[in-house]
Amino acid sequence: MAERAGVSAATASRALNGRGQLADETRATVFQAAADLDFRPSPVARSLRTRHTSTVGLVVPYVAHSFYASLIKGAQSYLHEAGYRLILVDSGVAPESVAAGITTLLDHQVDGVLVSTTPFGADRFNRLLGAKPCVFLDEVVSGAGHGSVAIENAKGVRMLVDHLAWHGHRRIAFVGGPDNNTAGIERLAGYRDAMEKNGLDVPADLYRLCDWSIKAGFAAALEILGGNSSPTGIVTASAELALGVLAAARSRQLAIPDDLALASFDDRYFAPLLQPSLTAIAYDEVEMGRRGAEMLVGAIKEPKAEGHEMRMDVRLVPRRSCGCSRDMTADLDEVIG
Amino acid sequence: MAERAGVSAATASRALNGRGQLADETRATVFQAAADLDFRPSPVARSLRTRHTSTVGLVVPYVAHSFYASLIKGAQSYLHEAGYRLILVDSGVAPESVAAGITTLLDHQVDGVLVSTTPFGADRFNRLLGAKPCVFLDEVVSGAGHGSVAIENAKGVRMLVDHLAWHGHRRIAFVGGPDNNTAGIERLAGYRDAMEKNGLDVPADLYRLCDWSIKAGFAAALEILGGNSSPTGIVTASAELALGVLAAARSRQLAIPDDLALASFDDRYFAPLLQPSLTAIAYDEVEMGRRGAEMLVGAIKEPKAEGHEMRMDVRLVPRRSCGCSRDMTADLDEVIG
DNA sequence: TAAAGGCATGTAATCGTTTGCGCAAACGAT
DNA sequence: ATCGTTTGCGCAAACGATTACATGCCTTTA
Repeated sequence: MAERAGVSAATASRALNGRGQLADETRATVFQAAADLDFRPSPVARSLRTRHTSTVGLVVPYVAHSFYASLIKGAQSYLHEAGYRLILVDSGVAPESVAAGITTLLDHQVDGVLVSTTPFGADRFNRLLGAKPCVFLDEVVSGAGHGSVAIENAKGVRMLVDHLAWHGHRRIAFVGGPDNNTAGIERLAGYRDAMEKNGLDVPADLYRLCDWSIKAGFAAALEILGGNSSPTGIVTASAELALGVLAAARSRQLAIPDDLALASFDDRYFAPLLQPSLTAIAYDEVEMGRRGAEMLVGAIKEPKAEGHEMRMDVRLVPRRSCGCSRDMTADLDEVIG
Repeated sequence: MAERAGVSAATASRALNGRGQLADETRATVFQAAADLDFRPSPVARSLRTRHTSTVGLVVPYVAHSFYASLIKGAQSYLHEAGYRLILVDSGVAPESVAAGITTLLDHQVDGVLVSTTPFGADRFNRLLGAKPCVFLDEVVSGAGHGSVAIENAKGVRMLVDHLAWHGHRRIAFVGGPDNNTAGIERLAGYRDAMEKNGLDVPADLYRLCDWSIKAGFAAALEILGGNSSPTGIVTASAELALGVLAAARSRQLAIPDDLALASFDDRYFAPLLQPSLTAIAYDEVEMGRRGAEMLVGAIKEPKAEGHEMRMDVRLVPRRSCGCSRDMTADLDEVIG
């Protein structure tokens, strides 16, 4: 302890934390001594006493996926600035392992939790969390009283559909994600909504839902293309699904965009380099993680406030897969910025 | 506390931890009570007493990059199984922030540290770390006495060069990363080595080193292509650099592989879907993270042992950018597995 | 001058575990 | 019956901070 310095025990604590009233001189002495000894208070002792840890947990279903990686980056970045540490849990999507992950975090006395996969409902979350602050990322769980940061999912898909419709397409297919999560549900809803608003029919073989993988997107696209709805355009609910569609089009010798126009949610850095470059919905994943962390820290400091539901805006990046005529140098310029 | 149960104070501790000698009956009583009360020992109190936390820190320069994200996944996965928590620090590459990140982790009494960016040498690391176990990921720091898990960098580049040479190329260019890190240095060395073994000259305008971005790769490729070495093949030290080269080739209307063969380090999931599909060096990033974590936990449990330097093997995935003739369905099969 | 109040600091309890030490009972051997 | 030796468990001291309370000094005020 730094008490060899001036003379004190708990006074050091007051000085270092600026709590209570201290003589300026004493404070200075303590600071000096702390510096001399390179004294660093033990966070774990402090946590034991104060019952908070300046640590938050983040639960993601799959760390290595670029979307979650970006979320993590944003969250970590804000948390670092705000003086919090980030404990990461990679839980998969199984309810039990998500629950276990949250429990572990709670045991470790995190001050709050960021959750980006919700395999069960508000009631179980609340039972798990007790009064611990929580913010959902990319999910919204109604009735839980917690905040959330999600994407303008429906709007994004509407923009895609509208864009293809603007290009003159009337049979616009959709490959969506599973409907057991917010993004999947809302993106499908956006599709239905946009089709209706454009006065277009949605026969059953014009769309498919599948899991978020390239492979599943491929299979779904084959089914749609093999049906008798013969779409001229196709919208996908994620970049992976778009790659699956791309592969399917190639395997069936369909030229994009001439035989089939393609437009997709999620803008990845390689999108301008695909052939053709991929028209996509962009949004700021990193900022999204940051906002979530910000909201969580707010909830930690102001536990009473009801969390609110924030949405990240989306923007259409028209490239060539939708049929827009675009100079190749425009694609390249994006990449070499 | 669970002492309302049977009767005990510290006995509960012994029972729960299987330490000391306890009557079977007492042990059972304690377990029963613990279960009844859903008792969970406080990790922070435990840590305060035992001076270890079952927590390790991971320092990466850029969380959102797919490579580091995969490393994180692997590490987290092993650590979870082994009963450790992962605290993530996204430090960038600035020496001071890396040092600060490590210091924070140490303050938090992590039991060990995984470090994947090394902007300073062994001496400073050792000063920072004291006796704390540490394993380097994707870097090897000689003379630090710590273990490391890196990629067979030189071998990978040699395979790429050899492959292009096998295709008949003699003027094989190289776009490398910066030489202030292990991967950058070793990949360049691999290039020189392979060129020499193939009896090929390496004039100064046949290669460029630049940072790891697409943009830099683009610029470097333009310089090389604008020089008078007129390469017919080009090897890049990373996937991003390859994308830069791809963009450069397009902007100069060079057909790949006919005008310029391309082969690259790093195999990304979209590589088979590029046009042409990208010949690449693959290795298991996730496994790499896992091995690193494994090695670290070993070092935590056996602090005396000298860490050793492990290498992840690499494998060449020939596709079309190098000039291999390959059916398109082979590319698709990879993707839809 | 004495009472009162404010200021600066020290004392000690506390957070929830682990663990060295010691005591008591049970056991075994002579 | 006596004397070790186990065996089982409680006591209390840590671990390193924070903080309610007490204390003593100094100033102010009547």
